[in-house]
Amino acid sequence: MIDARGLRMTPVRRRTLEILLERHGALGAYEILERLSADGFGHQPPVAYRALDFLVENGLAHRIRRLNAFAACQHPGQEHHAAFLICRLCNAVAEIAADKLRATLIASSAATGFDLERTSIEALGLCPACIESAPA
Amino acid sequence: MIDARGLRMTPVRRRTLEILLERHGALGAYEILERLSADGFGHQPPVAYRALDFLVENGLAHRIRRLNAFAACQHPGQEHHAAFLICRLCNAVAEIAADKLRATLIASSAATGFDLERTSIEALGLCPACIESAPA
DNA sequence: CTGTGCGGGTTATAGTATTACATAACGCCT
DNA sequence: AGGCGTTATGTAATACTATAACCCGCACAG
Ligand SMILES: [Zn+2]
Ligand SMILES: [Zn+2]
Ligand SMILES: [Zn+2]
Ligand SMILES: [Zn+2]
Repeated sequence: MIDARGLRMTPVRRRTLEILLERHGALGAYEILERLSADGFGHQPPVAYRALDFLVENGLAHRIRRLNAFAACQHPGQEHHAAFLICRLCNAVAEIAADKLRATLIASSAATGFDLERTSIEALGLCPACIESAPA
Repeated sequence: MIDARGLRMTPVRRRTLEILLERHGALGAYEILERLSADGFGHQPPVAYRALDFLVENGLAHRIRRLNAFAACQHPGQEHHAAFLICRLCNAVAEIAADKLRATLIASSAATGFDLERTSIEALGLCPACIESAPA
């Protein structure tokens, strides 16, 4: 059960990804754990965290730090660096391309002698739906 | 004890800021709490969190989400939006200007109808000192 | 004075994440 | 097929981070 890139997409990992995909938005590790354990997988936090770490590590999901949560990648398979737009009302998470932002950031940081490896870019605000339904 | 902008810089708050300034880098809320309580302030988490919230709210400190920690602002008093360069070895935190990045991000998000309010831009990597001392 | 608001103290509890260890499954080589 | 090293899964226990709820006292306005 090893794919072309050497990834082991085991049952827990696959199910975890499915759970993320079923939801438009982000889920906390413990919510995921509930669903996993309901499906017959383990009941302890490491079960969820390990699967999530794997997915994040391999570009199939992203960690949303502001929410202490995880979301399925919306452009999996492509090398990309993402930024996230998080709605403060409904918690919806949109993923937008951040390759350009990242390049700028690398340039700025290089000027200070910093060797940049990973970026995490998140923004908080209102999604179109919530702007619509929550006027002045 | 109210400053020009209506800020109440009380003893706990001032001391909290001093504690952050004493350290080059970020401190967790509980580390700060230890020091505060050693100085005769309260011993319970809300003491630290409230002071930190105040400092962050008023632009005197920043929250570093990747570290679950806080750092004194390196350009206080100026309206600014910052990005943070976090060393994964020594946890040093450098603050760089992100106004331009933010503008780009606002433009991208506006294209999707998202109303962006706050940004959090963090990068992980190696600081100059650690590059020096930890070669191949 | 005296009511009101804010800050700060407390207890308790909620929520998030990791360490450590034991067992099972897999990939690979003979 | 059999054996072995590696990776994955499961468990218990614990560490770490953050918030809720309540009370009191002081500063200040009236
Ligand atoms: Zn993605
Ligand atoms: Zn929304
Ligand atoms: Zn700053
Ligand atoms: Zn460093």
